[in-house]
Amino acid sequence: MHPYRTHTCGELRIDHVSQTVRISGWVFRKRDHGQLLFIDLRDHYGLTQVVIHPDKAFLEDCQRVRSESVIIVTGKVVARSQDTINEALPTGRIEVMAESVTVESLADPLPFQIAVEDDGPEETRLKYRFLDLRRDHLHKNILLRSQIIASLRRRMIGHGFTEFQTPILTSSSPEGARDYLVPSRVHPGKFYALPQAPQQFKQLLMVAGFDRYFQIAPCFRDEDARADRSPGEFYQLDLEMSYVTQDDVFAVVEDVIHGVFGEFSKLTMDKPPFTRIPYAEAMVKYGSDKPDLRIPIEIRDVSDIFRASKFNAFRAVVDKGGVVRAIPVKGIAGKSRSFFDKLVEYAQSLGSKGLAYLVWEGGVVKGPIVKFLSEDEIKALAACGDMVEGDVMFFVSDMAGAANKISGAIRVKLGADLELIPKDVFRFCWIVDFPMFEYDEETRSIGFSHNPFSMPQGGMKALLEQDPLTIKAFQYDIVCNGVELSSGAIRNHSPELMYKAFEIAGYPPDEVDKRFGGMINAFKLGAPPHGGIAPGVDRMVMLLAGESNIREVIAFPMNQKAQDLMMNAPNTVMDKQLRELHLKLDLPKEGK
RNA sequence: GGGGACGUAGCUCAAUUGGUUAGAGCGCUGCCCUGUCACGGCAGAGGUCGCGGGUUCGAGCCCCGUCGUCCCCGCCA
Repeated sequence: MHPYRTHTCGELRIDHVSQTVRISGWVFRKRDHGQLLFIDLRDHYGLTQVVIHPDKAFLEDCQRVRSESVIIVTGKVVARSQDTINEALPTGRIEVMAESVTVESLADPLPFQIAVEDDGPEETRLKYRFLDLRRDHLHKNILLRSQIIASLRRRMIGHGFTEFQTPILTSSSPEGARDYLVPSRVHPGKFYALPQAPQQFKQLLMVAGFDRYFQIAPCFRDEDARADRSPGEFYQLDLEMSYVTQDDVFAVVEDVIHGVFGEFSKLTMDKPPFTRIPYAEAMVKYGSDKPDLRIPIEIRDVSDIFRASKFNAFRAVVDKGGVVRAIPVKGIAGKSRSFFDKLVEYAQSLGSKGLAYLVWEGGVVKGPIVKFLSEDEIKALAACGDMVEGDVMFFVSDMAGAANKISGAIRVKLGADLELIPKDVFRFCWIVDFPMFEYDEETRSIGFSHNPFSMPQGGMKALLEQDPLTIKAFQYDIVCNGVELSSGAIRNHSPELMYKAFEIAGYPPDEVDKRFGGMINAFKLGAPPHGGIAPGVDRMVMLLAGESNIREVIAFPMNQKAQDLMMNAPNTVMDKQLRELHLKLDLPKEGK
């Protein structure tokens, strides 16, 4: 007989009855009747009830053994009597009558209970992650993650893609996020960087003629965390295709994403082709480039109505080149004063000067700003938002960027607070036509708004003749339920176009050669048109697992401050290691 | 870097308006219990009320500071 098990804890059924078996696992629950002891033995596969009768010498040992100890049980499978069958368990029609028990690993009292889900402060859960992972909920999430990744691989290979590995130790790039740096021992003063994404490598694989690349790619970015963004590292389904248009990329991604979501979720979901929303439209209508289409509220631009208005606060903003945005909401006129007050407070916390609103109630229009508005203006606003009795229209006025952000956040908050978000649906969309360049207030200069390697729409003609801020790129995002799954682009594979685009963004040719020489040189030696995208794996799993926090789908996540509380990373190193790496520390003063 | 919420037993939480010895459930320890499946019963241990300072006759509760965790803004092409 195998030293540990002949069967798993999820395996035994009524047709195993009368067999002598051996199972191993963790003591999940004990029910001690003094002369009779039940142990629910748990392993990865399930739960089996072990019964220990009073004539057994090991009864006392088993009574003493604490939860989560590992034991090996040998015994006979017996059918449970009709009145003791547990229909809730797949193994509930049988039990194992113990004939011998070995305590393999005794557990101390635990910092939190395994049998109680969603229990324990996150700090402790992270420190004892291996315990948290024993709990059914997290255990299932991590399994789901594995299954999703297997399915993604299968689907990508089915579409003719080849999986590659690309370097983890690579060079720092000036664009994008902060890099994680790795000092070189062999080259004093020089550093590797961990890849923010395998962007250049995948493009070089296209130049190398592999046609279709994919990778479940680890990406490293030294930026602060969010609920849907784990600090430090995350995974992307990175893909790139040669000789394709934007539509070709969309077709593949829609098939893979819709397929995988359909495979792992029963929720209803948009069918391909997914709605395509130009960036500019999304920013006005939803105040976001990752709109949650489940929320049935659409923001309107009403700047023109206030352009000649007597309401100075708004007119002045419009005069300065700002905008007024209206958020029409159905049937909430009856909400309490504090509902509106809290919303105003929320708007202010986002940096808004205030939050005006009009209420259509009792056949009249009320609200703090109604006295400043003419009848025609109110009529125009009503028409614009299809306002009827019981409706409310909120107003945000600011420069376009801030107004978008604030109105978008209010739209999302209203959706959540008013419970307007259906929980049983996945709404997908593409955001297309991202601007190629944007004005950076901080540096007072023009920079790339997204990926510098994107192909500008209109090509060289656009770069030469158009106001850079009006040039769009073949740059796109795929969004699901307000979560940005991914950014992608048709790439710029022409050296001339590349130099020109970088010139507009303030990089002279020799700088481009220095930073991106590898890729530019490649493009001078025969480069196929190509494009791709990189959906975030963690976020997909999060959506499919129904989690709102990304740590719930990562086996060993770091906390918000990018610390691994279990492994104690980051940590100091020995002086010898520093010396070998030619590093001297220059630490901030103690205490603040 | 900024804003918000939270911090009471190992865990989840309670503690009236500032008022006696800070409570309950789970877990833990001991005892009882032969059909439970969140078994049940009895008893017990366990607390720097995150930390420091202040106000007060008196602080878990009020004030100031600080630390920690999470959420958000900035940041993340």
